[in-house]
Amino acid sequence: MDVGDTCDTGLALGLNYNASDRWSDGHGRRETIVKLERSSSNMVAVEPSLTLGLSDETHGSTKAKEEARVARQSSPHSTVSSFSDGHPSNTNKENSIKSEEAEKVSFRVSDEEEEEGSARKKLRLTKDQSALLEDKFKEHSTLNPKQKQALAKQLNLRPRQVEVWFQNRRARTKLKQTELDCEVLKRYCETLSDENRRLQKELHELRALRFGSPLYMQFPAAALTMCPSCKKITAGGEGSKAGPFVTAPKPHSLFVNPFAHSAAC
DNA sequence: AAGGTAGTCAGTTTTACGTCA
DNA sequence: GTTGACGTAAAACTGACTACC
Repeated sequence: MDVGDTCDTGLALGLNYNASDRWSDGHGRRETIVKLERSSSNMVAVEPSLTLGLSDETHGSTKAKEEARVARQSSPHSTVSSFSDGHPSNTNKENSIKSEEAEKVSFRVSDEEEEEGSARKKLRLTKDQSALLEDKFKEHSTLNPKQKQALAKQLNLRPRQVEVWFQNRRARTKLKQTELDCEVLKRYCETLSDENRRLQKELHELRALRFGSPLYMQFPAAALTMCPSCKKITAGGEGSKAGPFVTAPKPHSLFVNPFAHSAAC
């Protein structure tokens, strides 16, 4: 068993998402949605690395650039023309939109109408739009139709755009979590490698120590076995349950599998 | 049971934008 | 200063799947 063996132990990268019933659509339909956050506190821990929108830090955009970008969005096909006056209303955030109003929302164009006869145009969300979407996402990672309508109206977007944004946002969250899990597994694999090297060395030393010792005659090397889980070296074979030649067991707490505990011992 | 509808997801494509030579 | 190639982020699309009626 070498270091390579240690890493090739069938470790599987797994994501444990809990399905939960977040909302009902009012028709009695049970909506099982993927709960992206394993826990609310964990979610918070993940959040800082998730950046959406065009922050100055990540994109180096200046206010002027942002304004220019917003201005470009005010093309006739833009769906955010109301934001192009340089006053993307923060008051929108404070608007409480009643569901009845949301049902009456009429958008300038429908999805079909807009797509008709024109190449698809990609919208760039403004900072305010992104911020509000982020806020809503923190509250709920999915939206019911009324929430979607209301948010779309609040943002002056089409419901479909809000829906797509939430889909993509959930996907990015999941991807980020997968990357984090991958990092944890990498570190765990490195720890296993180190521990394996240390144990190999220790075993080598013990064997060298045994050589010339009366105990060596008592336990031929082939009769010694090492438990893969607790690292105890015992005399193998029948009737060896209380073998006298035992190394100091390694404290398990030093060596915590982040995903599972071995039941070998 | 079969068909329709609506919602989500994974995977992919397309587009906008920043960087750099 | 500008231009074009390139890479990346994210908006949008597609098809599969599932639950419900």
